[in-house]
Amino acid sequence: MPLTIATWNINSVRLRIESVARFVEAYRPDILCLQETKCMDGQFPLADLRKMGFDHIAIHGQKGYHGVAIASRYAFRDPERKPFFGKEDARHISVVLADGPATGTRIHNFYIPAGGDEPDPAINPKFAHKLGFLDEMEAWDGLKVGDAGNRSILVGDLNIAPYEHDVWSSKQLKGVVSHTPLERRRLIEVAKAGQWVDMMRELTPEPEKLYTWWSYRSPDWAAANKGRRLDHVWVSPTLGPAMRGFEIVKDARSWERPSDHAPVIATLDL
DNA sequence: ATGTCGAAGAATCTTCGA
Repeated sequence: MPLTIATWNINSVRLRIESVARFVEAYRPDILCLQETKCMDGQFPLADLRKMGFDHIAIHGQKGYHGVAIASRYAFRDPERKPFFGKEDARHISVVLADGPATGTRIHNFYIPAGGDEPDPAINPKFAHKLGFLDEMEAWDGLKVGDAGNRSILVGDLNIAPYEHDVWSSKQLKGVVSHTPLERRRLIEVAKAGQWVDMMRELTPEPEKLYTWWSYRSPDWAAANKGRRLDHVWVSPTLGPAMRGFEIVKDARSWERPSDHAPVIATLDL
């Protein structure tokens, strides 16, 4: 039985709820994980998502910034909202599927801090936050998924493009936050510590370019194609054999009033 | 390499964060 899971940094779920509906109508994900919902829980458009067929929704929002949500066609249990780096800033939510082909699978949805502009933790507290967040992810037993009985999926905007061909020019971006050598190494170490499989890179190895984000600041983003792979789908080793494919829905980046991120939809066969 | 966005508070622009 196939399971489809999508991840999308929507950059305001209220502003772009029509784009969410358009994506869901076209791609029918079983599970939709959103980041940067940018609203308090009481403002979240629950009714709209229910209309799209998601009967089960877990949200973790706050005013104005960040915010994550998991919308599912299948029931789930044990929702968890973990604070990182001593901050209650709505960057993680997790549930365990209680119905459907992936019953028992834990889903993690992350929004890792962007990290500001200056890649030096001594002078930039946002970069220190990003590195501290990665430290806590690496140390958290909840993300150690190597056991044979463990079925877990981690998705989200991880705000790091770890490999050379995850950016349009590794040389030109080597000093730019999201692709500094330190961040690249640390994200790979976080994945390794939990024994996570980077599904997109497993199915589409380097040197093929993969991007999920194109800056708003590029006047002709599609022609320039100066993208980065900031959005990720990781699976526990047990789910490795179930990986079937994924699609970066680049088309959505050119919809009216778009998010700067494209959705990624992954298919597993369980 | 700093171009564009979005939220929010007090206006019809500014500040912050990305």
